[in-house]
Amino acid sequence: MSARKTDTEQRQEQITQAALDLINDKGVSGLSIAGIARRVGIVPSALYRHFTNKDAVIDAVLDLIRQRLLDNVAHVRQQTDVPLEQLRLLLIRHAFLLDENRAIPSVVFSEAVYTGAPERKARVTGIITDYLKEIQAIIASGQQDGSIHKKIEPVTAAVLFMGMILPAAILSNISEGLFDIASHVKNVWPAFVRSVSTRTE
Amino acid sequence: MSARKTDTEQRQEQITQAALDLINDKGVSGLSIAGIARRVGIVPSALYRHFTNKDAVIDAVLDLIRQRLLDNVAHVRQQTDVPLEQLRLLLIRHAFLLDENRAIPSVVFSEAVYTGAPERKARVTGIITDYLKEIQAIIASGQQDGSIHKKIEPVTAAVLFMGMILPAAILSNISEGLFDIASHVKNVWPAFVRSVSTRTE
DNA sequence: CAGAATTGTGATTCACAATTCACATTATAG
DNA sequence: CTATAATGTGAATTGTGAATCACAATTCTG
Repeated sequence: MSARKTDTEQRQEQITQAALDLINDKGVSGLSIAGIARRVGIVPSALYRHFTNKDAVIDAVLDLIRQRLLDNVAHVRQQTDVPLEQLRLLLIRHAFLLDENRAIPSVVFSEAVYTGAPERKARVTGIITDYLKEIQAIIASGQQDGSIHKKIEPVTAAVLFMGMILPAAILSNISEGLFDIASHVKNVWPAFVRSVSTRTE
Repeated sequence: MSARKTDTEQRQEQITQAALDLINDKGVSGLSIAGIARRVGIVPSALYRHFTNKDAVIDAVLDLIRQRLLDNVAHVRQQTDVPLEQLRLLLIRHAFLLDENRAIPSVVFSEAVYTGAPERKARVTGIITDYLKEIQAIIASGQQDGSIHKKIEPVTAAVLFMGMILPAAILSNISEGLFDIASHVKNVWPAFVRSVSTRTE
């Protein structure tokens, strides 16, 4: 009854992913070393071969989240050059990501952040602000090509952009899917366009 | 070294408020019976004279939150009859509330919800949907008097309304106030108006 | 004021989770 | 194939927090 040996790099990935999954299922407070180990198929103490402690695991999860968020941005940039279209695609992707991973709002929020060291808080802040910066950049480029009017500040628009999804993601998670994110996204997008676009239909 | 005796009703209020404060300071995971008791000035075991267990305390906190949210709605209704103005005032109040009480997003989010019984989740869902219903009602009345166009569904507009503040509140909390909620609210409100109002300036 | 009810206290139990450690097993270099 | 490093295991340690309980202090009632 011994797990197959696997080199640290792979195990670290498995552990990080398992931790994220576990948070999705049980929230941050349900994240235990034992729970992670069980999912990976090793014994709790074995986990310490690959991470120094629980905090290190959480840090890895944060890195994973940052990566997922920024990957979405990179992806939509590759799909089109039209800023408003980039935003629309990003909205869909972002909604999907939050819908699948309630861990993201959950982690980003509170517990893990304030329990751990103060650097933890800075780390989370960094993830969010970096992501926001990307969105701001898209908006700024829309303002340059004239498709987005300049009355609105990029920061404001970017935060509003997140606001289209965050509450929806919460509602969806909490209501056990009674609230449908996909249809909300479809409905809210035109409203967002009205509020930022120069195009008056 | 004994605390003055206080009747259960008052103690319950003190305890609930202390719990809310504690969550504001340390997040939901930092909420402990010992911590609450210390703030109230009694010994941990004494708390069980007034609440059957920790879950009951959390339920009381949830009730308090619901009350604060709905009070805001009642208040703005009293101030004006103009739907858009009601929304603007509510936005300001809501922003202030979330800014002061990071406990609200924190609690509403995850931990307490999923750790406890399944009814807990329903309770939180109830709070949010009740609050949303109030906002929807304001929006619907705006549609009736013609100030808000009917292209947008009340639910969508209501969720977007929350979206104006929620991410801002998070940013403010996380960034240690570097992100200023008040100015965000000022900037985002015109955008919201553009997206829902019939008035074309 | 006496006695009952209420509220407060400290010690204690219980469960649970993080971490460590000595030892076992497996992989891998030479 | 064997020595050595890397990985896995189970038991033990430690810490923490919720909850209980017998007893003490206090309020309140008549």
